Amino acid sequence: MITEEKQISVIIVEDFKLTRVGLRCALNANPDINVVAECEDAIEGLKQIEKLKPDVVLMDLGLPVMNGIEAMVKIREMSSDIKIIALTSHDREDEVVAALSSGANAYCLKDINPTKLADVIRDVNNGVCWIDSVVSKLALKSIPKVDNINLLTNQSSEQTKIPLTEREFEVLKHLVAGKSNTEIAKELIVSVHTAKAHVCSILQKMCVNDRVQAAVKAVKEGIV
Amino acid sequence: MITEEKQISVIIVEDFKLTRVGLRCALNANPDINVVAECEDAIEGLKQIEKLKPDVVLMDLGLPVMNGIEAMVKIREMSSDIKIIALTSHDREDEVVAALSSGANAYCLKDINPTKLADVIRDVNNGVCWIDSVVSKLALKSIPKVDNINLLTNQSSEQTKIPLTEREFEVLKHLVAGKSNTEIAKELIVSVHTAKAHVCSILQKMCVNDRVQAAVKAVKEGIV
DNA sequence: GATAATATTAGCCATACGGGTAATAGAACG
DNA sequence: CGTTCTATTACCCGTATGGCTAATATTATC
Repeated sequence: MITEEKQISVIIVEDFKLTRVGLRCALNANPDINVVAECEDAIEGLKQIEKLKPDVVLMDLGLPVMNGIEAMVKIREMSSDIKIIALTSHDREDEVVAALSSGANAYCLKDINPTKLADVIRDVNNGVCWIDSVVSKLALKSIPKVDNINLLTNQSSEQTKIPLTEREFEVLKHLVAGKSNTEIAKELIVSVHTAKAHVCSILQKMCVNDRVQAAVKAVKEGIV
Repeated sequence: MITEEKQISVIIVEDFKLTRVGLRCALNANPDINVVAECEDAIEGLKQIEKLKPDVVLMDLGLPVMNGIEAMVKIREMSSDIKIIALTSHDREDEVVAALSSGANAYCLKDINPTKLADVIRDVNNGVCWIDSVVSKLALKSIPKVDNINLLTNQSSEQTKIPLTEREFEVLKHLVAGKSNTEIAKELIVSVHTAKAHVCSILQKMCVNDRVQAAVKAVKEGIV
């Protein structure tokens, strides 16, 4: 545990008041965890999350109006750093996969032991992916099978891996976000010439002719 | 934690003797964990696993002769109950995905804190899926995107669905393929003006400013 | 300390792009 | 029959893009 000195700020998004109160009480019993807000729906949740920038969000999936999965997508659009723990009472396979593919870092069932939940919050805050025992098989099953034989035995991955520098990687992220060279330059506080130069090397390294192809390739290969 | 009274039996499969000893010492300091065997290669490991039926296997991935991933596949053939923790010193993406898709229940880097490793062993023994912070993003990324909109929701899908005409859809496909307006025009056997007109309406309907954003959105939402 | 890689800046230039407006023709709907 | 939607074509214009070469500063590596 690295962050022992700093409190982990948590926002709870959950429509049942009783559960909400229960969660807060259970969590605030931990000196290193601080529940900074509770929201009864996703709209309010998104507002609070944007405002308070919590470390961790406890997100119920079965919310009215906007469901938790939609909300998670929106959270991910505003930040990739905020950790999201999907909380649910059921174990539907599609929901598990959808939650994890939509940005959840962890998946807990609501019958989790409060002490354990605190542990999970600490783990997830450190970047760990944690999936409840009841649904872990479902999650692991959804990971695509790869040709194991080729792994670790040769260098096939090095061929497909694109050796972008850190700076180029930054530029690529902006490029995928649809930014123009001028906008990229502004964001990185460099001249347009520099941004252009980076884009050029990205195009060459990725073996594509223009930024559209680069963006599509980056998204498809999950480089972003 | 349910299994407090019963010891968790663990087998270590790891080629470096020093690491092996270190692991055993660290783990045996926990009264609820019992290292029942240590093996320096996968062949020996499989024998011991078959014989001793451990609760948890700590499997190094970079083993000589038979690598850890192949070994995990074989373990899974003999039992789906034995929990496997993949241990490795590197964070190659293909390795992470391969390990998890081949039967690993958890993925740890070797620089893990021994206390934490014991926690993970307990979690994994209970069925939890645990993935190290360094590679959790890679693992989550490999989970296939699903159409979140249709999940648990009712009406929002109509709002996000983009009403492109057939012709516009054709153009969009070419656009995502990285074609320029001129190229699109050629392929569809129309003038460049027409292609441009279609692209313009696509941009408007998709509420984006340029073709890069359109392409990225199309790929991400699986419109292509 | 020399060499190599990376990041930064710059200018030139042909082409591509996107916005705007607008005209024409065919199909669909009532 | 008229309206609406779509597909098509066309023009102008300002800006963006990508290829090219090239210089400098910083950092890493040997």
